[in-house]
Amino acid sequence: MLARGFFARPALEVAPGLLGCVIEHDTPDGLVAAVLTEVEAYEGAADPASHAYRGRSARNAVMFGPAGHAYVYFTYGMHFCVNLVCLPEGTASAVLLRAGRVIEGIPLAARRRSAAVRRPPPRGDEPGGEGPGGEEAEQPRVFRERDLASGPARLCQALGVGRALNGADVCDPASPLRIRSAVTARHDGVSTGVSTGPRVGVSSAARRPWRFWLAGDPSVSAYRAHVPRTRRKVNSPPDHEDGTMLR
DNA sequence: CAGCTGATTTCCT
DNA sequence: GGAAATCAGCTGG
Repeated sequence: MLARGFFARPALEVAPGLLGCVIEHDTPDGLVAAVLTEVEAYEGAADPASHAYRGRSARNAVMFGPAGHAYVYFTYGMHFCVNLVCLPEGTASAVLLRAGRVIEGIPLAARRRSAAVRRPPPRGDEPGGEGPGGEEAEQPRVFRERDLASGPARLCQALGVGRALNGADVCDPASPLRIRSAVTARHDGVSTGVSTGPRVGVSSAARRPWRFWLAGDPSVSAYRAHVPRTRRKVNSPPDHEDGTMLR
């Protein structure tokens, strides 16, 4: 386990130290564990790209709490992403977990990813939860191993992380969501070191090289510069009296 | 393979 | 009202 002191430091120091560590989520369905291969550091008031840049809100409150807790947020009306909070209580800072390599519970992770592809859960607290009762035995999609958790939302899907885990203490051995240190982690030795670069999908402060990944790991997502999209106009002029707009 | 698009909540201006 | 720490499906080269 990683101690709380590990997280009670600036995110820029914590982030590279998380690479190679193992995050695991234990549920009644089973355990899924993944080696972290890609992370990004976010500060607070000094970082325009941070959710905490403009102060506290209902969503980002956990970022202002004690270190070593999970900040789970919902984005694009679709996806969950998970951060680990850094610095002591009162200071907002966190590391976004962007990708991992699943090393335990691969079949369960694949089932969750398949279910998420077919039916995203906008309001569900636990995405892809295969609860008892009413579960159709569909053929799970086949994933390349490196695609199971290659992206912040995919990682959450594979681990079964949703809103319910917001605030979970990853330093508590009794927590369903916890993190093992790189020392005790089985490391398959794919990578040769740590690389850094700009954060993905970030428009402000885009030049800060606050993204860290294990060099050469296939689960690391390719860098994409942020491109703001102008929303397409939804309606077209009613060309007939019968305006059957479906929304 | 690059590029575009829909889905759709949360927060901010 | 618009953009966002995204992803998957589809199109065209």
